[in-house]
Amino acid sequence: MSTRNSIQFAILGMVSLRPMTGYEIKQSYERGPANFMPISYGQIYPLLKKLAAEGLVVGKLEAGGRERQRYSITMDGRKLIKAWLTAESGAQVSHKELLLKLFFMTPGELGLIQGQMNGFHKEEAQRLEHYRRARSWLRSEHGDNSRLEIWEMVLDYGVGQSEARVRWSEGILRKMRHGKAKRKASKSA
Amino acid sequence: MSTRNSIQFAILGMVSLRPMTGYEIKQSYERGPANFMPISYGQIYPLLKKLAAEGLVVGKLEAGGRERQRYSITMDGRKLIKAWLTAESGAQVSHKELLLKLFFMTPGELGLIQGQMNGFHKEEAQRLEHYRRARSWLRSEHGDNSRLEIWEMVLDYGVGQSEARVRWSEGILRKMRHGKAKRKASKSA
DNA sequence: AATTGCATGTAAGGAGTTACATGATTAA
DNA sequence: TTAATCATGTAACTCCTTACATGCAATT
Repeated sequence: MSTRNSIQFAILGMVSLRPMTGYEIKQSYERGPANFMPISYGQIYPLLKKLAAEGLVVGKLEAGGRERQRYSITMDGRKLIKAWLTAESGAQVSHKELLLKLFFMTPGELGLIQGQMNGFHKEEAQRLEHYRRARSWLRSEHGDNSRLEIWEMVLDYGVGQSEARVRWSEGILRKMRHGKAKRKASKSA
Repeated sequence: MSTRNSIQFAILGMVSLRPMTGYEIKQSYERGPANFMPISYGQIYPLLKKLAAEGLVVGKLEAGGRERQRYSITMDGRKLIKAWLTAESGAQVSHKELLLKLFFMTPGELGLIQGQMNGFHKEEAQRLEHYRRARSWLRSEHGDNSRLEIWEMVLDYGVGQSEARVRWSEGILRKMRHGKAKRKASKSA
């Protein structure tokens, strides 16, 4: 069935910002703000060829001593990205895919992922609740276990990460509502 | 070369806490404080057999209508875990492996991963510095880009996660020093 | 002259998920 | 009796990393 995975959109998204070589795509992920997405040449080069074969990008061999393929996005490629941004497929997208979508959006499109961001927030809130229950279970069931202290340290890690994600997504959702209000206000003005 | 990976220690570690079936191992990771480690039956059952073949665990078929293999750790298995906890292999361990090690330690062994925890803290501090630089680069280079706002949101996610990890590891390191001081005090008392 | 960075790619293998297959036990 | 949970396992497949191979350009 070969469902198109995040990495293909990670590549497609980068060439949608500006025409890029495979090498530059890797640099962008390593050095830029999107460094949450590890990506290797072993994925990039074959996938660029695949995307080119499907007509989503076009490669152009650049002149000069060094061989260099610079890829640009096609209209079909842009359409596919737009569809991907919007798609709400029942299942909650992973945090990586959500960040990836966010990264390739224009501010005007932000509303497209409001539902997905809401889902993310909800899931993290549930995870926190899970941790809260796990902690009281641990304390009641293993109150005498010498390992309890350590297990709570492990739990603390998850809680810290999860709380940060909840705070972040709340901030984004606030901005989304704010943005909508602004657009409405300027429309009615 | 088949270097023994984290998942094998994830399994070995669980049976080191108490004899368990494959099913229980999965439950423990899903429902317990160590739910940072996703693990599937497709990994568990083959690896239990492999560990058994290597003499690190022993399986015992339990009586009763339902077939059920309960695995216990052997002396060799315990030795291997201890060696793994201690091992500092130049390269920084991933956060998952560090958490895994922590999870299977006794409070008395905590000192064994002090170096690795220090490395973790250092790496996260560097990551924060990387983000700080990425932000000022973005602002100077893309101050006029309408996507800047969005890219900073993506950056904020990473910063939030990283700050939480720095705080967590600082807390653990404090506890380690405290624990050492306590042991010293009780020794000299 | 040597090293580092730019640049592209393939092959092999390990890691991990998912779907499938099977069947007992227990609670509603 | 029906659904959920307990319980074990395999096969196929996707995903991804790593090692390898190659060679130019710029810097030291």
